[in-house]
Amino acid sequence: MLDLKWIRENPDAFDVALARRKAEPMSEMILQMDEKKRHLQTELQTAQARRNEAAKAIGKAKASGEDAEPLIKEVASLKTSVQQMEADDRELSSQMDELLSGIPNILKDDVPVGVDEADNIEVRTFGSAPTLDFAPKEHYELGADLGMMDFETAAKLSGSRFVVTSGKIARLERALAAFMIDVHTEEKGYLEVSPPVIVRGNALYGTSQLPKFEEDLYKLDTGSYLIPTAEVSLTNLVNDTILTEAELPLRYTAHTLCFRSEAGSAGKDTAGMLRQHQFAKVEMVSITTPEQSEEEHERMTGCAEDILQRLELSYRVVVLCAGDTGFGARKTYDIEVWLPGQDAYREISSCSVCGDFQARRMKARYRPEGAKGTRFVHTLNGSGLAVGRTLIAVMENYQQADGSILVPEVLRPYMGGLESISAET
RNA sequence: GGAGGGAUGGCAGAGCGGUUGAAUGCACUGGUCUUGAAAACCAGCAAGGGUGCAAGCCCUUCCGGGGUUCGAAUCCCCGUCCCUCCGCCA
Repeated sequence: MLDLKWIRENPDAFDVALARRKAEPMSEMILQMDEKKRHLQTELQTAQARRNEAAKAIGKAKASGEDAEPLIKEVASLKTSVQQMEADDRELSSQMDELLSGIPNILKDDVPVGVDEADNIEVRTFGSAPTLDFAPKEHYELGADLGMMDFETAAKLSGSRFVVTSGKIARLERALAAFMIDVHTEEKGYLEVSPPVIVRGNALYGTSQLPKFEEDLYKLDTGSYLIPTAEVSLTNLVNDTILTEAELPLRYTAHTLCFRSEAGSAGKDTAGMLRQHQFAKVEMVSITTPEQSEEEHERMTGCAEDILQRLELSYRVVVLCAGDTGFGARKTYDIEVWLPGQDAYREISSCSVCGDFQARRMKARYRPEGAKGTRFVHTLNGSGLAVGRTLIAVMENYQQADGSILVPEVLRPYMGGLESISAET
């Protein structure tokens, strides 16, 4: 949600910002509506003030035995018009809210121009693709050959875009998640959280998945939803709270399942477990002051990268262009890991800074030290990392000519010392 | 599934028809005291919005909506959420 006051004061900047998102200018319409609302509000408040004044006078008149009848009549007549104006005011406010809640966040100035992922700009790279003296396989071939990855049975159980993993591959995924959480909590200062994966619409509104992207979500018949990312649960931890400056930044991490309907991605990445309806992800969320958020964004991205570096996986960081940046984000770094089987970089993490966009929706504020009042916090979220995709990356990068998979050094303690996964393990 | 209880300021918690935007405590801010700190004492301290250059003035808000009333945090109705007990169940 954008700040109406900011739009009012910077209508041209607002329209420019919309244009970067390929949206039509809206300032004129919004300002008109705002003008109308404020005019009504002023009128309403004048009437309310008079009503309050008269009501008090009635009390006094009655107490002193004077005739209160004319005042009572006046209040009665004011009452209907006040009620009407109140109703109009509510109507206008909810219209305004609806409109504002559908407008995407303002991009930061340094977000590159562009329409889709082809226009994203590489920021840095790490490592290099492993040199294999054989033709690398894709993860699902490797998994099937090991007998530890079964898409057919999953389809029978659950339909397309599901997988059943088993044995050491299942354990490898669990090991990855545990490793990531341990790094974030023990070295990076994140607090481990085990949150609900079922949330109310209100929480999804706060992080701006709702109202615009309901079709991407799984909705239960209780009216609640399965989370598409733990960003929802973690960020909403501060929903409707006023924090003190001293407690910021807050850093949360969680290992959860995520659920996405993948509406609109039919035919995309259908093979393997790259794009599933259900997947595990380790998420990072930071709640900061406005002054801290930019630096925190770099830091968070670094935390995600560190996981890949320790796994000795090659990756590159790209900054998303305007057209590819999500609705609620001001700026996003994607981390793309090298997949030998696909001969391509694929997204494995996405780290976004949202400014006060989500905070305003959630009413998440803090009291600045030495200043009056409250300010909205800034929120950030990033994957650290998508566990399923990390599993893919490990399998493809650590595959051997005989179809076995070496276990990365840092994961061995989590695998009971196992050094290699083969059909026999 | 059955039966009840509740939703008040950052937090806890009074108020149950009339200057109550709201007692009290904690937290927080400033001051006194102190070598410094703590303690103690004094004072201040809700949020959101309108208007104004500003100081200020005004409005709204005691979960949301509607009603009763000259007047509602307080009474009535509807909704949302939370909790307790019983039943069922992991």
